[in-house]
Amino acid sequence: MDDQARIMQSIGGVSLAGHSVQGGMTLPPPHGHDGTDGDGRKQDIGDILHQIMTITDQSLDEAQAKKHGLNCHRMKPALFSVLCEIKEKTGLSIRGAQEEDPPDPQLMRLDNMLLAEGVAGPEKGGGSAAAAAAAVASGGTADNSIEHSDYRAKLTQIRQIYHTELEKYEQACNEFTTHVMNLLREQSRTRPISPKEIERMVGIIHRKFSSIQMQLKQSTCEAVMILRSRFLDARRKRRNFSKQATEILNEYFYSHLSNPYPSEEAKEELAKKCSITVSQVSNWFGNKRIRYKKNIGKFQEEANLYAAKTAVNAAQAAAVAAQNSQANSPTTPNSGSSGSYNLPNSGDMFLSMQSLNGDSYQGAQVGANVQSQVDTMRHVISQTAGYNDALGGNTMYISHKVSHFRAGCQPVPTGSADLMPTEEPESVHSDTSN
DNA sequence: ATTCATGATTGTTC
DNA sequence: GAACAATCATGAAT
Repeated sequence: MDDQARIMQSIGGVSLAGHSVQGGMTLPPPHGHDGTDGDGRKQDIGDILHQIMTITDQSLDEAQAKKHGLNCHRMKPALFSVLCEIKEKTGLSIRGAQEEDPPDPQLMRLDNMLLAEGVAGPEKGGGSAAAAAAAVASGGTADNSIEHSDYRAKLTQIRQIYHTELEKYEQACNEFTTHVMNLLREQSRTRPISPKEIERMVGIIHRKFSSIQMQLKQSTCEAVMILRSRFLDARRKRRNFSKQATEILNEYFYSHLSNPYPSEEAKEELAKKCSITVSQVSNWFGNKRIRYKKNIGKFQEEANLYAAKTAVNAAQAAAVAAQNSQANSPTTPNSGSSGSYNLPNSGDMFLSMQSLNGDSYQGAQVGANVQSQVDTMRHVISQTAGYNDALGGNTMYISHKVSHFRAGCQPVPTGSADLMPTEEPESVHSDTSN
């Protein structure tokens, strides 16, 4: 402390040796000691420096009082000028001017992630991109809407916490910055602080706070990741399809028992009807085929049930179609109104024909008139008759795919049955036990 | 608690 | 890449 005071004293002594200083200011004449030598000045300088050096050791009130005293000290402008000069000479004021930090890649990564997860950025209808993506990944159906909303609720919670904390940090940062700026401005009266320096200090504060923010972002990301992984793990959580959906799928399956391989369009149609995804339809058919094949006997009752149901539906459809054929002009296409096609299950039957008999489907499509519908329905009825015939066994149309399916289905292949032409519906009584 | 049913996943085959 | 086969994991019934 004494050393410092001495140094300062000597600096003061040198600088104050009569030459003009910053701002064209000249030293004021020594108060009441006109004509005295440098000893009096030195005394003053020594005194003022001593006060400055010891100010930090004092209590706040004492320091405050001393500060006021220093501000009013007659030597203060001179000392200020000297300090400015020294600072300029030593280049202290320029230091740190180069600090324009490039964007932190880590921070950018976190920001991007939070944005992608829907935590940062604008609120998207209470949900998030991630929630939607996860919903799609897990089927995105009404069946898992519970988990979906659960996930969304938790994500919203995280989002809220994140934003609250972020706001808090920002507020704290601003408050602290303002405080420091005020302090520096205040101090700039007694020691030389350029606006640039204040700016630099603000930058330092912001960097400090942004590092805290980064920690917040990091932990938020972790929380989202944990939530996400938990949610995705729950994908395996099986929810049974609705009874209606199972009904629709079973109807299609048993009415296409000969070739239970829905086309892509049929799958989409079924998916729409059942409010499930196409892949779920594929899964269902995959499971159904294999389970049916493994234990036909077990499914016999179910098959009979759906065969009967299909027959009734087809008959109904045919009746309505016949009625329509009488009511409508034969040349009037029933475009738009869907008519009998929209009858319960008639769509399945229609699709059935599409996959089983391209001709009849094409006919219906091209003709699109009532007569063709009636023909189609007749075809359907004949088909369903086949299913009814199969009450004691399994009716299957043969096709390249079907033969493969049947090979697995029927423990004792009937041999010649596999050679049956695909165009002709053929009832084959299975010799499997029922 | 156990068993069965069923949707989903995974590895393999064609 | 679709389908198969085996398996997992869960829901529902008992």
